[in-house]
Amino acid sequence: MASRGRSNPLALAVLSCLNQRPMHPYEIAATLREQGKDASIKINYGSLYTVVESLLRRGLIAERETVREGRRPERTVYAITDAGRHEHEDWLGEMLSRPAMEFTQFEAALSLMGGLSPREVLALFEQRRSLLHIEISAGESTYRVCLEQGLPELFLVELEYRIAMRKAEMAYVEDLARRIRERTLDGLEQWEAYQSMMAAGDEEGLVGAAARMQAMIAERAEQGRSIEPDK
Amino acid sequence: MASRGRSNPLALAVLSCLNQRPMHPYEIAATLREQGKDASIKINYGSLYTVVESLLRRGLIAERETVREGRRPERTVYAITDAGRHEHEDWLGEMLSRPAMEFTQFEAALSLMGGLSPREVLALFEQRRSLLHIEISAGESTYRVCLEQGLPELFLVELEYRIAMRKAEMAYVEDLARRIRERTLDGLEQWEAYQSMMAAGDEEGLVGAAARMQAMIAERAEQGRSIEPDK
DNA sequence: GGACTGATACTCGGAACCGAGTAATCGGAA
DNA sequence: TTCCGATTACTCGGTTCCGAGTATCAGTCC
Repeated sequence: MASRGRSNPLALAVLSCLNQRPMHPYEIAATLREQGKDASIKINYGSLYTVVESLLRRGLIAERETVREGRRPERTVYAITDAGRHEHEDWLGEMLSRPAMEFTQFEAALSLMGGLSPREVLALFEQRRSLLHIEISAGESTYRVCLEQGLPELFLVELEYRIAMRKAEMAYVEDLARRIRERTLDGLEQWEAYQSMMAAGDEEGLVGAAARMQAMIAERAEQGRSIEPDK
Repeated sequence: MASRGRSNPLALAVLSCLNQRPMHPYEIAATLREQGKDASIKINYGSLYTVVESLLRRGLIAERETVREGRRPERTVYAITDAGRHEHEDWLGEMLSRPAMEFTQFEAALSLMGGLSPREVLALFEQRRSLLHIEISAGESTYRVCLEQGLPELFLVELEYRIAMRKAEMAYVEDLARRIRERTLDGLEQWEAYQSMMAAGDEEGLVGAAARMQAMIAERAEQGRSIEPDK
């Protein structure tokens, strides 16, 4: 079966490393960690070796040499091939230029939010707000310290981006919380009614309410479908 | 081995569905799609059945009945258990309140951006900007149409969130592109120097440059490590 | 009435993921 | 000297993911 190919960004990171010089897998991992890339790319030994295996099968890297020092496990050094260099450029280009369809935990949670009561949700948002604040502060402090130590901004773009996204998330959460608190969020009554039926164990009402909501949402889906971004 | 438990949000969506009424797997998938949840949660038949299997093993759902109509494949109807209701509430609460450590494609790409030349990157950002613009417009248009058709805002929060995040991403990309174009991004010279060595095939220079950069970044990693958010 | 289309309801096997486990070496302190 | 913990360098086997494939049935168009 056709391999999933460009699924795991760790494979791109491996290509990127080998584009600098030949290395053995463990060294790749160490280098990536050294450069702090592990904050942006999930590095896991299990995955690393499967990914290297897969790059090898696809002819994007090749075995350079296999060394054995003493009785330690042998290290296989890999080098990037021409095909690999091409794939690296092409894949990285795609990742930079095309917004990918990604499924974040929080978006999923928002879409299922109706399963809790507005009061609970409000409290949870308050927690999130505070945790986001901590993360943003920590990020900004790291950023400042790095600059002071003379690290060029260029090497901090991922961090800048992450901070920017967290700030945007925080702004959204604050706004949504405000709308719930001030009762200006349209649909809040239905939500509360549904929740109290839930609490009362009113099965009849529940099924009815669920059906009504579903009917409303179905129409939305209809609309959304046509405009959804490509795979 | 302990199962990964709360990894796949599809499992939460299944619990959420069964919290409304008992259903069989295919019906769950159909319901979720009907409600447009598939825009926020990856629904895949293969995964659906493994996820149901896993919920069953963990005692969060139970078989209600197994029906066979005619000679069609039999449908197993599942119902949520008390443990399942508890897990649903707890898990959803966690997802709403705690920002998860997520690895996005674009953040990974930014951290590897140095592998392409500034000029290329600028062109790629231009493409991204345009694609983001299209997505944002499409999203906003869906949003407006849904509201006009009387769908309460409440059911559109995931969409609002997604649009907000895309807008923030766009703002970041525009800013970064501007800094490269106006040559105010610190480190740009090093980047260009590295790229021209690359193009000239200057192995000596490359290794040296890579080593120097690595040394700089290593310090950053040191800083960052201590402040990184929890697992 | 038969052929086709689209929905229903899964099944299957291979790929990918994951992180604990292993086993050797090295540097330093007691 | 010897013991300890850290580092090096993977290996292993279970879990999860995935999407093409299969088989049935309900309409519907000619």
